[in-house]
Order: sequence, then structure tokens, then C-alpha cells
Amino acid sequence: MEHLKKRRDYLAAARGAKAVRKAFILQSRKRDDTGGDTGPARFGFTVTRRTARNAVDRNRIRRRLKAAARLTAPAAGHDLVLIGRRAALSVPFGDLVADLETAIVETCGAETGGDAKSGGRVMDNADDARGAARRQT
RNA sequence: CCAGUCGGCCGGACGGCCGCUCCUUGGCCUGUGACUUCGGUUGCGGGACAAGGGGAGGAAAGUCCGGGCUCCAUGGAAACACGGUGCCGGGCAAUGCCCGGCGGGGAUAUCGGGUUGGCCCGGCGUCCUUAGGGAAAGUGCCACAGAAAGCAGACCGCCUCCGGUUCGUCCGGCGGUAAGGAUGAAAGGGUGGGGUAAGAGCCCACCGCGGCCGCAGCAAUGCGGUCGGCACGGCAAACCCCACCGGGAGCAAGACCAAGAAGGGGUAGCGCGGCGUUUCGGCGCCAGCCGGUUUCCAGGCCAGCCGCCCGGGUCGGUCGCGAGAAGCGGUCCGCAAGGACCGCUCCAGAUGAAUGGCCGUCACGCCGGGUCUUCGGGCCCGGUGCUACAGAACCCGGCUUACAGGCCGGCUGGCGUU
Repeated sequence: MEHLKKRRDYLAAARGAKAVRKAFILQSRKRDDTGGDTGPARFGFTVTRRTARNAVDRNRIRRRLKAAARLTAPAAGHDLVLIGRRAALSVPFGDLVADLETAIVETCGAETGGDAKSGGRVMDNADDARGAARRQT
């Protein structure tokens, strides 16, 4: 799973579609408007000092979001930024994954997810959890 | 056994599935260079894969001290300024840290003395605590309260004498007095006795204090003797004085590659000091500049200004970057901190920032119920928490602060047993 390393990418994603969930806020941007870019989705994570005072909690929020993102990860051609919220520490992991799937559908659209499937952009081996997620969409 | 206190140590375990990062090895794909008998061989990289191995802490934290390392145009000496430290000895690379000792303060057990008693004083022991140079170098401050607070001070009280007197245990006055009361953080030695009108180091004993001498100790200091009737209050975490230490900034240091706003590069002009000398390269003297200021010594430097043109909005990559004042074990030296020697080990290196996510079992804590009980608690079942403080960012040595629960040891007190 590739992730965003440039401030520019984060600022661009902030101007895109937004979905608010209990444990996070998802920002999404299609990298190429013409749909030519079908590369795998890239993720970025933001957890500010304001959401968690100490570094241990910030790390844990980011790691749980990262693990959830790895289990979903369709949405080819998009840059996705997850802004952690405090509830990410306590929400059950299953709920976290489910919320992330609906949020991706909301911001990227179902057809985008379909493109990702048909394009065979999946980099990992097929995984039951993600297969189920795609059937739901 | 329990409680308190001080010191040290640990800070969940095992397993399953799925991931991250670094290193090593292996073959595969690939870029490029050299050689080539055109089959290949080989150097330097890159990518995915497989196997094996490493992968957060005791504080990684606060960034309070001390170093290593890097740069700042340079090193040394002295003075000044600024900052820091402050009993003595030892340890350490070094320190404001650590260890041991000394002095001061507090608590406590016991012994001796005093006291009507509460209690006070002294000896010996244990534990805790302590930024602890100088107050007869100078300046300053000592609020409030109190009569009086710095060349002490008569408010109450006590006492002699004088006068009055209603003859009272009274009133007034000249004086004496710091033993008592009251105030305070602090009232110009303490306790006891003598003494006195009452008192007072006025005199005496012991203790304390100061000077001198001797002894012990590396020293801080201690002990003893002698002299002094006691003067010299406290604050230096007030200025200050003395001694010692200290250049500044920090890995976003700094170096290289790419790019090229800025810096820069090209080109033209001005400047490139003065004097002497010259074989025209230079050399000598004077002047100017070189890490807070000044001076000196050695050494070094000629560093600048500005017009036009080129260029067109970066913030990427590599190194620094982990074999070290390293860890573990043993022997010896030392009261200890620590040191010497021997052997073994290699042990995180991320950079929008890895070291994890999820689940199960056990342990642990909490809640509820049942049961047993020697009433301290133990056992079983269910639920719940999923755990304290907390995440490396150049690296070490300390300090400080935070911390669920547990283990070990010292001391003190209580209870029980022999």
C-alpha cells in the first residue's frame, strides 16, 4: 500500500469529497479527471496533536486506521486522506472497517470502485474480507 | 505476619492469521560501464520474490547540567564584563552527578543528672534530613506585633529610700533592677547554686561560645589543656568579597549529488592602502581586519562595491548514522562510588516518520453471586477492563518529573509463636 508523502497531495485531497464518520474523516480526490490513471489508491493519514495529546495514542489511531485501510483498499486512481478522531481508539475494529467502506463509496462513487475491480489493480492476493466488502457495494 | 519509611529490581506470558522496516544470503528481471574468441565474463546500481536474522523505554518524556561530534576566518596569555559552582576527601572523559567522611537540624531507644510535674540537659546507639565559603572589608534589610529590633530596651512587674495616708494587700516621687509576664522568626548565653533591698557572669559548678597551645587525622574536623566572664544577633536563595570553572551555536550541525528563485556563474568598470626595493615573479616596514570587550605574543588575510547578461519558483536524494567512556559473565583490588585484567556477544536506525492490527488461552485488577474459614482470607462461576506512565529522531553520562501491579533488602513500630 503506497502512501502520500507530499504536503501538496494532502492539500489537494482536502479540496476533494469529504465523508465524516465517528472514528475518522475521509477526504478523497481522483488523481486524473479523465479517468486515465487507474493506479492503486494511495493513502495518507493525519492525526493532529489536538485529537490525542500524547504520541502513544496518536500512533495507535494511525495504526488502526492503516490496518483498516489495508483490508479495504479499492478506489483505484484516488488519493485518500484519513483524519483520525479520538473515537478511533475505542470503536470496534469491525465497525471501523465497515465505516471506511461506506465512506469510500460515498466519496468515490460505486462505479469507481467497480473500475478498480475490473482493472485488476489489486496488488495483494484476494482476501475474504475485501471480497465481502466489494459484494456489499 | 501487619503497618510506615528508605533503597534496589521487574514492568504481562504463550499461540494463531495478516502486515511494516533494516541487514545478510540465494537465484530471477532490469539499467549502465569495461573486456570479449560474440558463446559470455565482470564492475557499479535498481526492482519484485524466497529463506534466515534484528526491531522502543525505564523513564524513549522534561530539555535542567556534563561530554563526544560539526561548523563558526585562529591558537595562546592577561585583565575586564557576563554566567555558573561553593564543608573535606575520593570516583569519573567531565559535571552542578555519584560514593565515603565531617559539621548543622530532626525523630527515637537506652543510660546518667536536674525538676513538684509537663519537661530540660548531657553521654552512647540507630534512622531521616541538610546549596554547608566569607557577616571583626563595606553597603543594605529585619515587615507586623511589641515598651524596646541594633553604639539595645523600663510597658507591666520586683526592690531600697523619701513623702502622703482613710493605716489597707493604699497613693505619689527620686532611683535601682533584664529574675518573671506580655510581643515576635529573633529580646545581647543555658541550667542549678551562692549572693542581694531586689537583681544581674556580680561570684561558683557543669554545658555552650571565643582566643591560644598541644595531640590525632591527607583534610573538613575532633579531643584535651589553658585563658577570657561572654564581647562578636540574624539575612549573602540582598548587593557584595574570595576561590574555582566556562568562547558561541547546534544533526534543521555539517558534507556531497541533482535542481537552480536567492546565493551563484559570465563579462565590463571602480577599488585592491602608504613608503622603500626589484631581475616586475615578488620582498621588507608601517597602517587595516581575524569568534563579548581591551591589551600582548605567534600566525594569517586583501577579503570589497556596483552595472549588464545568463537563469525562472526549489525545499528531492545520499552521507553524517551507530563497535560504543557498549553490553553480559568471571577473577582480583576498594568500606563504597568505582577500577584493572580475562573471556564472550554485536544489540533499532524510521524520515508524512517502521517497530504493528485483529483474535484466542492463561495470568492480573475490579464488580456480582455461591461455598469453605483458624475471620487474616482461600476456592469456584459469571461479567468487565484489555490496562500504569508513556513512542527512539546524532550519540553517550547524570539529574528531575510521571507510573497500575509485583518482587527483594535495610530500619522503626505493633501483634503472635518457640
